[in-house]
Amino acid sequence: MARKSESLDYSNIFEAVEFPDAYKVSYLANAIVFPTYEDVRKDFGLVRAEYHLLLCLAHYSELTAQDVARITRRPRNSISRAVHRMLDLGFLKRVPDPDDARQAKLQITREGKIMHQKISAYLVDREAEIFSVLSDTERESFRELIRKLANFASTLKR
Amino acid sequence: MARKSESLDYSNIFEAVEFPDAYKVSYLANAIVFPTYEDVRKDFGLVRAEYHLLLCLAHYSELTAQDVARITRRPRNSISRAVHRMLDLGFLKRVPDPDDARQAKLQITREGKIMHQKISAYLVDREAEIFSVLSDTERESFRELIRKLANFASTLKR
DNA sequence: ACAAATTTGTTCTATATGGAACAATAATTA
DNA sequence: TAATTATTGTTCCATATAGAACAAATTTGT
Repeated sequence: MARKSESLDYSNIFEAVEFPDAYKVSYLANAIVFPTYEDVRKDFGLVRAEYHLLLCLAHYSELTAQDVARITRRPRNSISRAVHRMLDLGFLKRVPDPDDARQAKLQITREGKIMHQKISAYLVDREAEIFSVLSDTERESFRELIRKLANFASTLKR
Repeated sequence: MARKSESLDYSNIFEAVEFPDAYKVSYLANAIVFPTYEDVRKDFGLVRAEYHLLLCLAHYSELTAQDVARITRRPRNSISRAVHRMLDLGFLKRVPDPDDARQAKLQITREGKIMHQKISAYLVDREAEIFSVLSDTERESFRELIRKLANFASTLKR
């Protein structure tokens, strides 16, 4: 006899749920985004906020911790914790801002850049895998639409 | 003088990042999906796994804890913990499976349904808000594309 | 039929995480 | 200028979470 639960079609809920589009975004987050953060943690030893620091500072030459919190929409204390660990690991350096004693400017180090490139390469592969299910034109459409959604999300108050 | 950081365009990174599409999905997760779980926790007192139980059992009349773990792609122990709390809260009932003593069938109670409807109403509003930035045809495109991606994600091994 | 492997649900443990409160500094307003 | 308000980064604390290991039951393979 076949396992009883084998017959269950788990994807029914994708259409049955009251908020099908948001649900699927959430599902992708659960099925892909968060497992990917887990992979980065396991394979590279950096937690989410730590990797976010690398990512941001690989693309902006100088940011405060607060900037990174805003860019990534993470809580400041998570970023603060992550800054200390990344300094210890030698992936970041920090210089106090002479114009504002409250804050400090963060920069990525050479080692940090190398780590960023390694993690990026992994994430690029993962992106390719996930989006392989779309054709080129579909992918282009998706890119346009997700851009609109992300830009809109970035305007929402926190 | 304007705040120094005010001039920073935080959305640059959307295009600069090496995996722009995946990044934006992740950003939406961080900016919207997870804050939404937070809202549900604050406003309704249920954590993610607890709400997932409600959601699944509102759409399937009978599931095991393992089924829910699979449907939502959450770890079994999170679901297990959530089951006990939801039983205590009276939102679920559980009947041992006479054919398989390892497992038990879960069902949503009347109270659970009411709670589900309240939370759903909130999430439906939130979905509408987020997708208001897309036109009707864009929304239709997005629905098609996210469906493909979610269906593909559901085939990935865990 | 019997041993090995798998499945379910659980507990234990370690850690990631976010909220609240705080001190120091800077900006605003009166 | 003085007083109030806002901002930055931090620590403390409570909690959500995932992995590992486990016992009990079932299924698989020989």
